[in-house]
Amino acid sequence: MHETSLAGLTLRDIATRVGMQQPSLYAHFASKHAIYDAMFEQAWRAFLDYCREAVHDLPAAPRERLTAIAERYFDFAVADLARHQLMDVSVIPGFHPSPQAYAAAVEVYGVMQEELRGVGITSDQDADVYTALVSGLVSQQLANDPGGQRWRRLIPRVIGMFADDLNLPTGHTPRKAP
Amino acid sequence: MHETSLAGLTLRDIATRVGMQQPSLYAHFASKHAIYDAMFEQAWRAFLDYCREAVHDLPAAPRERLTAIAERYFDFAVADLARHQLMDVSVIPGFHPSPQAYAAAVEVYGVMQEELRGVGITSDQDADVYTALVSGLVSQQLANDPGGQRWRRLIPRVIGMFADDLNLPTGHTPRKAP
DNA sequence: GTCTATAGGAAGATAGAC
DNA sequence: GTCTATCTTCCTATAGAC
Repeated sequence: MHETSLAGLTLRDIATRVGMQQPSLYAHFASKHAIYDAMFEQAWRAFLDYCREAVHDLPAAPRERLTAIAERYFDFAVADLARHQLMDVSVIPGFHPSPQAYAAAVEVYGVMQEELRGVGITSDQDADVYTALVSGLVSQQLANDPGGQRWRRLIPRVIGMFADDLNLPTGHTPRKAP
Repeated sequence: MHETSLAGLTLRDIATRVGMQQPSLYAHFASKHAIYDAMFEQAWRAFLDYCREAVHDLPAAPRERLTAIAERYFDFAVADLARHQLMDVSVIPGFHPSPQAYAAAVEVYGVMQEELRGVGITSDQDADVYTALVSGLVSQQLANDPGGQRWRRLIPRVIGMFADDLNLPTGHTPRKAP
């Protein structure tokens, strides 16, 4: 899927990729939407694993920790445009994830909330701001500089702004004195 | 287009909408991609007009001005998911805008830059941050609360963070004292 | 479970009358 | 410029042998 675009994905593409003929897919999935649904859930579970596997190596200082999380989030999203579209943008004409698949996304949200609580961010609003900041950098990166680093480099700066706004403690002096 | 999704749009849909039969479209456009191209350009030109028509009524104070611009930007993007996908997300399998159509998007970028210079923001990096902030709110709004206001309400807060980071002057006292 | 064969439909594009 | 009719291609999905 990674190579063609998400909307242009066909069952023959998938079947070829896994070394099958196209009708054989129906022995495993009831419909094309069911395949999208499985991919949706798999993508979110992969993200969950990706988050969890990093959790031990993250810096302890809140500001640096938030930055590291943002960078991981960013890298995962930017690594695969089609996957990102499947997870976060509704581009498939009639597709809505099943409750089971959606549960994986909700679980990620819970992990993220917990992680944010760990650095002292408890309000939903603050969590919303944090996710919006990172997803903005992601969408600009994908839209305007795919494959580049132009927006990725802004992550420390943007998270720094956010941390300043919340008066989070830091090991460094702030970027700009008041 | 507004009602169906962008990727599911067919020539028959378009023709029906404008009261024609599908083949008649070929008297006006060479291909389906040519129609996408025209829509792409039209959307960006519409945004350009939408920006310019507001420019006289914007607040003069930098912080409030940035917020007002962000809210306009946000409202335009959120008003039509399919249009937003056409303008900012690559969802059409083989579609890349022609240089002529793309010029409209570049023109918008110029207007935006000029407007930012007007409030004292001259570096490309700062402009990148500003657009990332707004586009992040847009994508979260569309993905997680379509039709709602949950992320729109965060605009003053987020722009305030940005303005604080740049030490932009304001009419108000800052949200949080250091 | 996998295959070949094919149904059944919808898409983009073309031909040619008016 | 618009129409009807149709071409060609490609899709999802099903049937049925092995």
